[in-house]
Amino acid sequence: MGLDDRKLAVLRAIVEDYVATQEPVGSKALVERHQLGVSPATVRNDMAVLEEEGYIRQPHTSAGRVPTDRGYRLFVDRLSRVKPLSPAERRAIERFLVGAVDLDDVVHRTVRLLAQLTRQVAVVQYPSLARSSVRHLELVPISTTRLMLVMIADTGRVEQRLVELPGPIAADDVTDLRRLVNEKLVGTRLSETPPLVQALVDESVPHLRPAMTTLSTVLLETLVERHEERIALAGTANLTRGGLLDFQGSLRPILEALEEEVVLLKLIGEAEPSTTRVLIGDENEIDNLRAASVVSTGYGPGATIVGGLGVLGPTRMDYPGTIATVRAVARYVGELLAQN
Amino acid sequence: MGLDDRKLAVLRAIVEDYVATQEPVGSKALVERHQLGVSPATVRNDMAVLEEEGYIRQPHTSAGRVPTDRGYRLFVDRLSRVKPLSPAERRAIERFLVGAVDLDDVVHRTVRLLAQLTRQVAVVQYPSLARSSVRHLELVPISTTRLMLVMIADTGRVEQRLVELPGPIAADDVTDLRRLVNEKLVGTRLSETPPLVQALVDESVPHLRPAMTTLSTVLLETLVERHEERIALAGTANLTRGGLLDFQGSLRPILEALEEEVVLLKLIGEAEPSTTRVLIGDENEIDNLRAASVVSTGYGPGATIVGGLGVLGPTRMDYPGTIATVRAVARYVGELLAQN
DNA sequence: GACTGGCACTCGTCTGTAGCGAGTGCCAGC
DNA sequence: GCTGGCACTCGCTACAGACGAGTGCCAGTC
Repeated sequence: MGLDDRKLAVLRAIVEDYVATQEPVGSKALVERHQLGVSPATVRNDMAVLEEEGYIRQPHTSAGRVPTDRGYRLFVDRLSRVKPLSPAERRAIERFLVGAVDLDDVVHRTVRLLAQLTRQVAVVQYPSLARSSVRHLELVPISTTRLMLVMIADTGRVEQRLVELPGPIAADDVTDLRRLVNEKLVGTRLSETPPLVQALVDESVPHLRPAMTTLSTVLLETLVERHEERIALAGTANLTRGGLLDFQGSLRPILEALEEEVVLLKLIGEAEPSTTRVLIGDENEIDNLRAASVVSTGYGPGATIVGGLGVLGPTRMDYPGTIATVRAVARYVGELLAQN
Repeated sequence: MGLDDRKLAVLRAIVEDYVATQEPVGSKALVERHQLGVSPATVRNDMAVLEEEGYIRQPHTSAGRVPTDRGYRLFVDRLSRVKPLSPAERRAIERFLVGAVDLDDVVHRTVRLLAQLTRQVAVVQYPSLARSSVRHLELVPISTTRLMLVMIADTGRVEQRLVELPGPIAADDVTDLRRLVNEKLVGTRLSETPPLVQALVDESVPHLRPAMTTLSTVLLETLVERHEERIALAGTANLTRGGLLDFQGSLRPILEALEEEVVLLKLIGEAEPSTTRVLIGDENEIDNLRAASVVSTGYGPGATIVGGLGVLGPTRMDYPGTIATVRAVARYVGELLAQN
């Protein structure tokens, strides 16, 4: 593992040049474009060591070197500083996000902004219901046997479900139901609701019980358990940048993976507080994405995390720039949500 | 224009073979695979005429023939019968669509179903607000100066907006507001609301007027005028089928076009009642989609149309099959909405 | 008059060869 | 430990030739 400073500098230079030019980089070009202070031959020796250690490789014998996933990993961990954003980028972010009228709008703008700034595929998870608290529950009568249940979360998310009641219900009873569920559930986290919902059913007066039972089923099944998560996606056209070299020639697996909500959630939904996660190529658990890298982070008002966002691109990506942008956007979105 | 029956049969055979094999089709192969009852030489003469008329062309001199956009157009208009769906397909549609819990779910399932059945990119427009009527308006107090406006349309669409009031409002006043807007607006088409909303403001009692004014602004601006339309998309991975031959080698323009909601709406949103629209290649107004074809139709409960849906694929597409599938799916979705 | 078999021709594709050049590994020398 | 030099590798490009699918045309047949 004896990588001295110069070898690390060589690796850094290789990564930077390859990301910039998309072409395998040779020893001669390296010394010309970077002040390494040594000759190509010396660099070649260093390269041989780097290759032996698995940080770079040659696509073919007479070509220059290309970083491996492991090489990018080392680069990200030890050789790069997060680039500060340019004032222009900061301004772009602010300009893009002010004027959002509701959560849908915020998420939409964010995902497009992120795709535009990083020139990659952007993914934004709506604030997770699991991490939201109930702000209000509304029951709107649609017909005598149908209610529209509208749940408003503190994160701004609004979900609605149709509730098909077992029998007709009087307007007063709807009012009672509304009062009861709000008294019991407002302010609680959705992940903590199941026992409370059960209690609501158990404690309800007999003539409300059938309606309450149905209501609780809908609440639990569709809001707490089932596809509670939503995802926004933008920038798929960016996959076609860099010709067909990235992603080893086929966008197929990538596009397929991006169609699966489950996959996307896995990518960006497991954010730990205030960390930016970088998954490079093979580190990715999803087979279809073994040729791609993902940079993701959590966001939320203040220090709490309510959802994740990130970008996906070729392993040959500008990590420092991307990481900076992802973080900055996440921070701005957090602030926006906090104002709410 | 003297295209006799045999020439038309030749054109049909060329289209069918080319769609199936994706390779230019020659005279010899044609007579082998279709019962034309004549020799290759005769077919060649017919082909020469068809080429002169602009229905087919040769990619290069020593290759077979390929249909032109004009050829596909003739094929669609006069040479093909809409294929009846297989029982398996019918079953797939039914199975896929039952069990949808709400509109979001219906649209989501529909778009995926359509992508899967046609093996192309599917687009489904949510029921247009412009063609919806107001079923109910709900005002939920979020804080003393904030209301959540929830609009439920008869098509099942639910939209919510945050209303930032000019000053604090009492609970009773919210109740009054709610009653007033519902009295006035329930049952009206959204496209007809502007004068009614104005009347609401004009007629409201003085102490409610500021709140009503703000409310009306939100109603008009965000629900009636601005991005009232929503779109769901699926199956982009299908663009990569057929290698890079379709779409003349680059998915870029297609993917870019698919990211623009406006473009998608234009594609499928202009449906006339009960017609299936087929746009082939160059007939497309959007430059980025000149290499693609679009099959779209309207859907809605009963005879009314509330939105559009369709698919996008290479000009080399199975038109009869695609048209049949698009129609069938639209019909099923309409029935589903009618039950609501 | 319409169809057919035959034939010469075109031209894209494939294969093989040769030259070029970028890049390397190694080695002797400083 | 670094450097300059040198032989070597090998992908890329260009070019030539063989091949073959497919065509257009024409003379002959029904």
